[in-house]
Amino acid sequence: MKTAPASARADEPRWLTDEEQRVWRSYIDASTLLEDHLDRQLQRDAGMPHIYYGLLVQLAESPQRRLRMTELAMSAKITRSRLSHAVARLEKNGWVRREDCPSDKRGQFAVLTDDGYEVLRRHAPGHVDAVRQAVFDRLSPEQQKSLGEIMRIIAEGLQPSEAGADLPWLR
Amino acid sequence: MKTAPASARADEPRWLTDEEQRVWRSYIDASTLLEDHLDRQLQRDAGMPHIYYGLLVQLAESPQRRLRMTELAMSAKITRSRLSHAVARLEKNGWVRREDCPSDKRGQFAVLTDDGYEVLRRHAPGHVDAVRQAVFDRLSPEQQKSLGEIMRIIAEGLQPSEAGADLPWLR
DNA sequence: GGGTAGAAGTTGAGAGTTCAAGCAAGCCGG
DNA sequence: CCGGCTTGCTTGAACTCTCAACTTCTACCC
Repeated sequence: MKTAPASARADEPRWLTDEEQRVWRSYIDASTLLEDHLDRQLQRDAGMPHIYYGLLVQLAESPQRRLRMTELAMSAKITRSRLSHAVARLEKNGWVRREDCPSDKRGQFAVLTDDGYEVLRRHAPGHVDAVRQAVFDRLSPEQQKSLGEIMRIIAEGLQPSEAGADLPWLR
Repeated sequence: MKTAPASARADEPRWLTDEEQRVWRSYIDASTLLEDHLDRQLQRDAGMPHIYYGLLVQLAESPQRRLRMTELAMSAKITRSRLSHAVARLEKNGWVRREDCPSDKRGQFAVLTDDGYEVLRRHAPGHVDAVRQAVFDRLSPEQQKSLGEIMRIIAEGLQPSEAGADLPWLR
């Protein structure tokens, strides 16, 4: 029953070596624990999950404290749908407000409100502490640098579209 | 109103430096994209999210292809509640079965069924490919080693309980 | 101008996660 | 052997996320 290979994969799958498996398991464990830890910390202190907090931060850093929905979704690396739901919730909290885009009637801005800014101001120190304690305080400067490089590489590889991706004929 | 400091934090919050912020942002971006990518890959190919797949793998690697609920939850770094829901779903798929523990009537084993094993066997190659393409193929051997060490450190720091944690009087 | 493909954003249903509460069984001091 | 503490696991409700429509508007083409 092997006359016609069912998939395009060449032959034997390239399994992970034992060492690769250990690395991968460490990654899964750490990222699961870390996400959980930060979600809990922010949910408890600021009343929202980590990703929502990240949205407020992005807005706070943007000119006029506002961003088009699609831009915000891209910079947070989430789908527009997910963002739509998230902004709806943040709007209910009074931390974000929607505004129509004058130049494109389909467009919406998500705007950080004063209340939203205030929440951020109040809870940023606690969150920074949590990140420090979980990550930076435990790593040497070399490890921090290394982590940055590694994660940048991985993110680049997965980015749905990045500089030049709209020019596919250049490879 | 500052006679009694409300928290244990000394005074000024220690903000992240610009470089630390870049590292952290890279981490958030990469881990968000990667989780998403693997969830989608496994949902599409195997019909379950990444974490469920991980549960099946843990069971497959365990003696008798079975594990007590609490042990499985700990090794997957999730809460018992979450595991309970997850196993309920996997049971509906026929990939896992529950069995009573004879020595402790409160206890339950989660047992990987033959169907569950088969699903794993069929989809492991595709998943390994996805992990390779997203991570290992992009990193040098030194970076892989480094990633393993860094993630091990972070996981250690967040582990709710680890070797010696049941001896708190030793610090 | 009218047709149409694509982009921006939303929606609803179903699946997954969290949190607090709950039940049953084991553990133990008296 | 009984009362209370703890452990193992489950449950339901509220919340979040995904996926596939769907609406509205823009851009392009002729």
